[in-house]
Amino acid sequence: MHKLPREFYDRDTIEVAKDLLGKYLVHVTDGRERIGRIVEAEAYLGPHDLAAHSAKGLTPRTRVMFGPPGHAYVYLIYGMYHCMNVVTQEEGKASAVLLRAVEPVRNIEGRTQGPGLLCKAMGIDKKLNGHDLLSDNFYIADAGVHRKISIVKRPRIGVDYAGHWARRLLRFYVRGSGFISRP
DNA sequence: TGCACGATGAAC
DNA sequence: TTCATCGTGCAC
Repeated sequence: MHKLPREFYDRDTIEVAKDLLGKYLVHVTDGRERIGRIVEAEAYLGPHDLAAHSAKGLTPRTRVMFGPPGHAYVYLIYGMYHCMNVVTQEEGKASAVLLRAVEPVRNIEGRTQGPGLLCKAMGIDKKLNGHDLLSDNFYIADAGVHRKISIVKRPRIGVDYAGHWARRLLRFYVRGSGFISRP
């Protein structure tokens, strides 16, 4: 497995979202390595994207999103679940990719379909907000072997308030995967 | 200082 | 369709 380099994240957000499918999210805690294969993700295109948190501007909460690429933006939603995002493009673009579902690969307990469950199963919480994904305990890696993946595009989930942005096809998932949050 | 509301998930 | 549950952003 090779850890993805900074340059992987410093690219167009839609490209990063699609390329993250099939990659491996790795989180090491207490010597235990949890691995999940990313099968579903959504792109959030910066302050002008009304569905993106960065549309609120630079606030304490969105600070990480406005920062450099390759860092984790983790936040609490509905007071009970965490959501894991990967910051993309250069500092200031405030763009990110939300990881919505992974396929269990190693040391994963419980379900992993849906952003909240994904974080729960992989032990991800607010303490990892701002964490560098080029670190040794929390990162995304490539298996080295590239199996061809067919990608399905859909509107993003739960962003109906975002006007025309809600209709854009910015949700991507691996066709045929049995670990998608919803069809 | 108060308050409305989620990039959700599970039950009913 | 409803509810659990709380940090964030913005109004006052």
